[in-house]
Amino acid sequence: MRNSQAEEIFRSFLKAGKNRITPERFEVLDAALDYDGHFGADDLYIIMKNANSRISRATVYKTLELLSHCELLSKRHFGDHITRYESSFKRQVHDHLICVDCGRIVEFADQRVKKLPADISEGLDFNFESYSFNIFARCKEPKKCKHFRDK
Amino acid sequence: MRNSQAEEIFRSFLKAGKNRITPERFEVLDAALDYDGHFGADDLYIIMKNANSRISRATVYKTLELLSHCELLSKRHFGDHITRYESSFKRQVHDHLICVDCGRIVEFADQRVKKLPADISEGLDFNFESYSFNIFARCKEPKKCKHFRDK
DNA sequence: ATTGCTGCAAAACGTTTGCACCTAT
DNA sequence: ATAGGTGCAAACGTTTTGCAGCAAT
Repeated sequence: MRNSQAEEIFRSFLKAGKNRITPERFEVLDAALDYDGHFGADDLYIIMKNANSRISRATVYKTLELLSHCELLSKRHFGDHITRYESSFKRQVHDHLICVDCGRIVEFADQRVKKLPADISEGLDFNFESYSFNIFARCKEPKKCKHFRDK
Repeated sequence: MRNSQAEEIFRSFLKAGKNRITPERFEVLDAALDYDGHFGADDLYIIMKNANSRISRATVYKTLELLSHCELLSKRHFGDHITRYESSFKRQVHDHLICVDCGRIVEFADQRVKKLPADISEGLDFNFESYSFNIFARCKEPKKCKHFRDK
């Protein structure tokens, strides 16, 4: 599914740098926004290949990087060695709780977290840039848990 | 340098599982506690090899895993694809600010963070296990920054 | 005696890179 | 025309694994 508003943001971002506007880049944008949840670059590559795309792995990796620079996607690290992305287009800031039993990822937005990163940065004489806050926990109701995986 | 108190904790932990007590494991413990800061498994392997140890990479990786299970070390992920460890023996809980310019890691312990992970877990009907909170920022005084690397 | 641990090398994994060809500008 | 992008395969850096011999129990 295409999203013309996101495409316009990406187009402007590409023009602003010396980046070219190519069909492949928009193909990756569309696939990424279609994905519901958190995905690794390789996941998206496989999905696109299965949908008969002629895209290359290299293009997917590079384009996801571009999309996170223009803040259409955000990059996440959940403690394994995979870089994950999720759409940040029209989404509020949030953090993640990861179930250590099944890998399920629960998003939360807690007011108390909001100002902390910038406050603490200031206190240490740094200019705040970004942060990552992950909680690892076990679901109290295992039945909610066992049959679901978002890895 | 050897630390007999930490060795005793490790020894008990090993006995409690069906793990054997071997000289190699204590060699890794000693090297890890000697390291001042955050290190990757391979860093420690190289250091030990340079000190003429006969240890193998596999043993270092596996032993660090054991040491983090018995909480003598804690495992950290700073957003690159390296698993880092640091001593948690007799150290207070803390979080990290990483300078995006030079990679310097500053530790901080902020009271406001303390109860958050367990509180939020409860609120979402999970049993809290662990958390990770990293801030990425830029040093306001670049001179403090440029000449230092802790990667 | 048994079972787990070791060192080694090879494999695995996600990711990046070099390159020849192609395409947006 | 030219700088930059693409697809492919090979290389990369970190971590894991298979295995034969070894050592703790």
